[in-house]
Amino acid sequence: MMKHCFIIDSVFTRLIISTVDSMDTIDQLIKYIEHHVRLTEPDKILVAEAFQLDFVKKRQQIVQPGFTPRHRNFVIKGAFRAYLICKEGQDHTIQFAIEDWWITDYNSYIFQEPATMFVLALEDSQILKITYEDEQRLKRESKNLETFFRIMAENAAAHMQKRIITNLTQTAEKRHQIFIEKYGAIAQRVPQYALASYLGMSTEYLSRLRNRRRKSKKLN
Amino acid sequence: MMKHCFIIDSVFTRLIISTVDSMDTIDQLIKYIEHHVRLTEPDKILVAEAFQLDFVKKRQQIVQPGFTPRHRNFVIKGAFRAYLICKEGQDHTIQFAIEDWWITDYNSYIFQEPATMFVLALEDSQILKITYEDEQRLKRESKNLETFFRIMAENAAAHMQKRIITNLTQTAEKRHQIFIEKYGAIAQRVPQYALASYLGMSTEYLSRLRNRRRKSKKLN
DNA sequence: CTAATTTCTTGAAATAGGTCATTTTTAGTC
DNA sequence: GACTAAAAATGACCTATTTCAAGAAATTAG
Repeated sequence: MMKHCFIIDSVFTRLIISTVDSMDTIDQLIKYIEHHVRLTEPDKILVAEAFQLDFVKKRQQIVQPGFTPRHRNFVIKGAFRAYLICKEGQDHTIQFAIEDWWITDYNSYIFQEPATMFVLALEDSQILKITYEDEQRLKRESKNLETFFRIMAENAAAHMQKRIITNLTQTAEKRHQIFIEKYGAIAQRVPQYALASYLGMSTEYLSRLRNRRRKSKKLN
Repeated sequence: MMKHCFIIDSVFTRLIISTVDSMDTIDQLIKYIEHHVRLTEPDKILVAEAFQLDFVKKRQQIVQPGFTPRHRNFVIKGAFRAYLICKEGQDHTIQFAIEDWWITDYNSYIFQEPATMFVLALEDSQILKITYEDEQRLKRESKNLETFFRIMAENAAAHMQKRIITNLTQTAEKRHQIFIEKYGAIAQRVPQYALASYLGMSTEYLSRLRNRRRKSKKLN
């Protein structure tokens, strides 16, 4: 049922998207920015000129360990996953991003250092990307945009703090439940092993949790 | 050896601090800000007028659950701990702050909502505090200060992301080791149960880890 | 449409780390 | 400096979650 609705919605979105051009995607971004700060006409021109539309095929990487991430990316359409692979070979998901979210290797981008993560498209996607230098210029030339990026950073920090608290205070089962409640739409779209590693548990254990859930739901 | 150096340093700092007045503490803050952005004379006046010096006795709380945190606090001298107590009664440390760090209940302050955490002085301390409204005014009236707070938020986000990664990828023992290496000075100053809860482990387990360490060091 | 690869599930055995109860140590306080 | 309260250490037992192994299901590629 849920799944069905999702598919319809997804196809619908795709139909809309396929008819738009680069200008409309900028409108999507500007609308997003204006949700947070007021923009003057010159501000909007700055934005329109600095961001570039890019099409990313499923499985394509836009950030790789060792290379300094040159862009901050705004997802117009599609889904991404930022993850790292630790010495022991395990894969840890640091962030997901779908429509209207930003993604990159945050630390490496901010400090312009070589990335430690991969950022990978989980679906055929479209992003609006801005280079580090252009972002600096935007902030320099527009107070409103400086404010906008301040708010983005605050939101990111707030979000991560919540995640730290959840990880610190909740059991694996509760963490999963909370994620589903808050980001059900994302849970539907990403592979389960990626979700497990985001939530800090093994794939097998998440599988078991889902099963338990299914069974207890059937009983009700 | 390390410990000895630390004590000397601490006494030294205390001697300096005890002779300073409110103006000098503002200088400490301005010096800190100028480490990140350039300030004009009017900027400095804005800062000097917006921040207020406050003395906080050990064990005194500056943020309590249920009350919206009115201030962002810069630690001039002393140490603080932000923590929350979950339903099951366990206490979880979210953040420590010593000299030249900021502390408050971040999420609640940013969104001006009732706090969920306590912020408690671990030592007799001095802070420079600014109200939410004054902070907004500073950012409105000075581009440099808007930039400064953007950088603070970025740093906070970067720091928390690193913590998420460590929690996700490392064992309890490794997390402890990494903390000691990076924040040895803090580890010396805070109670062990607070450190354990910051690192996401039980007091007893941290105690065992420290013992294991001590023993393996003796052998070398 | 089929083969190949990837993802997901399930079971059994192992373990990192937690809990509870008690003792020892440390730090405040009169 | 003795008295009290808080923090840290220690031992015994326990459990949430991991790991390993192997099969089933689902995607992807040809």
